[in-house]
Amino acid sequence: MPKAEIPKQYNPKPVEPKWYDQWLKSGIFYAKADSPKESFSMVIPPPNITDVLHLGHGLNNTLQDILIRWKRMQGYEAMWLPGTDHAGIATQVMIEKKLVSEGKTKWDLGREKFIQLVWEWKEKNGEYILNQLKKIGCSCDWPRTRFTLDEMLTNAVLEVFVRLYNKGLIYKGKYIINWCPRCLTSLSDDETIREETAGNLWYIKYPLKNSKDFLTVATTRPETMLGDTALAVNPNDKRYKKYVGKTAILPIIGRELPIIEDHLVDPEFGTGVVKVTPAHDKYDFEMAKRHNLEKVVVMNPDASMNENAGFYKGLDRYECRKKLVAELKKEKLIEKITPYQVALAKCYRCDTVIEPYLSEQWFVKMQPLAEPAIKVYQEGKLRFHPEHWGKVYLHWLENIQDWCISRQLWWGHRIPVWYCKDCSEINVSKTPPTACKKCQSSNLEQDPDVLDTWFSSWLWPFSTLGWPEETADLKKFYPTKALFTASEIVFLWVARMVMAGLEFRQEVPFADVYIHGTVRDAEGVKMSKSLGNGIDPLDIIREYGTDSLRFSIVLAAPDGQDPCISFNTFEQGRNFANKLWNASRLVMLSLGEFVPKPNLLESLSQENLTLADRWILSRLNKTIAEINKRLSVYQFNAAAKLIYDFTWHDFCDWYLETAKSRFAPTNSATDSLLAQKVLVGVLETILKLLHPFTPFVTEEIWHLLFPVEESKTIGLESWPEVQNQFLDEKAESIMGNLQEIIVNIRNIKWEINLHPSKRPLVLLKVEDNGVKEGLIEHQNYIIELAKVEKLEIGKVKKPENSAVRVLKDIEIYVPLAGLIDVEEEKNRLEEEIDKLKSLLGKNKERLSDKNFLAKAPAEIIAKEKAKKEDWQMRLKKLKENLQSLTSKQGGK
RNA sequence: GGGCGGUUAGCUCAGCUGGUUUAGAGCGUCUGCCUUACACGCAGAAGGCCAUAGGUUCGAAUCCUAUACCGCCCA
Repeated sequence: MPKAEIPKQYNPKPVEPKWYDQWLKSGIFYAKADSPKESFSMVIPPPNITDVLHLGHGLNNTLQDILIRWKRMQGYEAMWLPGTDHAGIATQVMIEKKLVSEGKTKWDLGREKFIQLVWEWKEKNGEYILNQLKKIGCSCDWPRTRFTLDEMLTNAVLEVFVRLYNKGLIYKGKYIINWCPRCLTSLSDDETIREETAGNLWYIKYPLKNSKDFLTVATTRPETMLGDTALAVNPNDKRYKKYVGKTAILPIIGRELPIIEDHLVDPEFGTGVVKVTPAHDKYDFEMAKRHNLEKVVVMNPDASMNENAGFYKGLDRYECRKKLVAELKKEKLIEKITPYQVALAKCYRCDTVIEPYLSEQWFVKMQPLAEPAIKVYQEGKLRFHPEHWGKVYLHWLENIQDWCISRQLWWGHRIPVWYCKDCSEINVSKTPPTACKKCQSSNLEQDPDVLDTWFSSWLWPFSTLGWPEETADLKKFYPTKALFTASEIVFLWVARMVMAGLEFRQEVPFADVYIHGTVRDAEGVKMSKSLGNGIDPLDIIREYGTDSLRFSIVLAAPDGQDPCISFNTFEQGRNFANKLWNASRLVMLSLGEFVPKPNLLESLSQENLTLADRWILSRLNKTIAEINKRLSVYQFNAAAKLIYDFTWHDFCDWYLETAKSRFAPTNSATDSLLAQKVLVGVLETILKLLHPFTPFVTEEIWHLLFPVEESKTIGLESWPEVQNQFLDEKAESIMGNLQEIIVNIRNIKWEINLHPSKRPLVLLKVEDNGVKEGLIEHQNYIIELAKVEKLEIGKVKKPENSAVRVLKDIEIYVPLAGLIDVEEEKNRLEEEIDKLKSLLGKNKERLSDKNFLAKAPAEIIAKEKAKKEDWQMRLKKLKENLQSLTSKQGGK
């Protein structure tokens, strides 16, 4: 594009798809297992195949992409593996709902056909979210895309099951699990949602055996009393001490219930006596284990009452509750009913109230796996960012419970267990056995259940690389380096991956875990589909572009904290991209005949550099140092702010303004060329530093700036490192002083309502000869940037009716008879004097404090003394100026 | 009930191991500008007892303890 035609506003629409296609074409995201380069790998937290991109994904994947692009530029063989998980229950429920809408159920189809249907849906829609990730610019290694039900990953899952079983770490047992009576499956805790619901507390009288006495029990679920096998009180509860060891009679059923004591009973709850229903309550189950109680199941899997419910058999649980309570009332066994808030667990997919249910399930024994996972953390082999998440990780591992891994679903990895119908032997193997290992019978039946989806995702860092085969990928890319996720799944996923990595590869699966916050709306409410307060990342992309989405969200998301985001949060990123675009435009329009090549700064001679050149190069290198430091400790937000500030404020606000005049025809060709080189070099470095954050606009500008082929990419350019020769404290200090003078002059101009284009005469009163010469040398900066007609520098006399500013060793006068409001000027000076006086007061206090002088480091004391000198000098000058104003006025 | 965070300008947040801090930024607000890169912009300004109470220290937004409020996770 001819440079003059570069549009005034950056338009990401044509730019972004163009470059993404080009990157795919040139294969820069694809890593080679046989590369000589050191590897840097990550695996994506696999989204569900049913997922649709939301801002949480946007944040999560933008951060990963920043890291992987940074590492790629640093010269690593960077590999970011994408993929999805099969999301057992979510996917199955979705397809079931579809069937229902067609008037069918999964039972009509049968297992095989149903699964086939799910696969068909998956083939058609399952990569939807992965394609959305491409839209946000993710530089994933797409040919390595994996799915948890792929043959390779399934192989790993089965291998793991068999190994753990043989090691005695997988067992079958009866436990209380979360049961969804509609989905007819067990659910993990995270698949349930707790909801505060208005309920009742029913106070029910249990008569004592051979006595007219009774005990009153409070319950939120009266229908479960049919399965009671004991009553319990707290051992420290004096009220009931005398009843312990006696027997109560279960109303209606007539079962004898021992009265036991257990520390789990909360004496504050209800009456302090609780009914114990081991088959229908998690805590009661624990109690039953301790006290050897009978476990009576009173419900069928669909939550209708079973034969143990006697008269109520066949009724739905709530129907049973009604009838039962009515009966109890009739028998005068209800003492009272009070309203009560219950935290009801509901199925996260179908909203049915969960039934804690005693059932036979497969479990993983976690204790032996948790211990090594604790150890690696304590040894520092696993780091969390921000650090405090390590405590959460530890706390969970130290209180770990066995993991229920079976699900009563069809969609998933079917449990590799075959029961012998003849001798009941359990046969566990990766492939279907032909004969029972014990009795050789071929009458075998596979366990109908599938494994929890997490049972495949906990292997994700190595199952995706081909484990258990020793593949080239596995050798090159395992262990991975970093993992990015939201806080909700620190243990469900992260901790389990660590355990699996250690168990099966004897190595942590990743060294660094980055936990980012949850995206919230402007009111601080978590964005969610059900609330409808979410922002669609694709809407943002349409409106503002992908780079804006990425940069804005990183700027808005402080490390580890929840970002609050509204639609116009994204204006910041868009404005920044446009600023960069226009700065680049200015640079390119200033190039004339000069055709720049990449990596300009490396060979830039330091001869003849102007003050502004030395200043911007020093600032740039300091910024590089700081950005590298921040990125290496996963502080993306801070790194983004640094590059934002440098680009906008140092480069655009100051350096570009100083550079403009150097292209005037009156300037020497040598200096013009030098300015061009510095401009391009700094811009080029900015583009590189920004590329991981905003890949598209930086690629576009880089190509406009340099005559390079389309197939080349800034994404493989070398990452900027500090060049010490450019660090220049002196230049920064001189420039800092000039900036202060310029801002003060601008301030005066604004205050006296001088039109910005009007150029006043400005006098700078300087006593010190060195300072004076320095100012004279650099006076053009002041003239240009403050827009001044003429400067007089030296031991000038303050003209009458001047606006005044007093700096450390300089006084600024702008003479403008009639334009100054004397009263206002007096007030301003007085305010400044007051402020200085109070500062000096505090300073004096400190400097006369014997303790301070004795104990504070000499350096700090010297600083305080220097402040005193400075402030006293300024105070004196301010007073003189105020004096002259007052006396003049008095003379009027 | 247990654990983990947060509380700094109207809003969202910086402020690392106490002293270059006279507490910063972005958005918003106010004032003036279409100054030939950018009005998605430029220049300038206003705005804060750093939640509360103690403590440590020569010195605390920063460290410690308690309290209050908000949030998340686990039970």
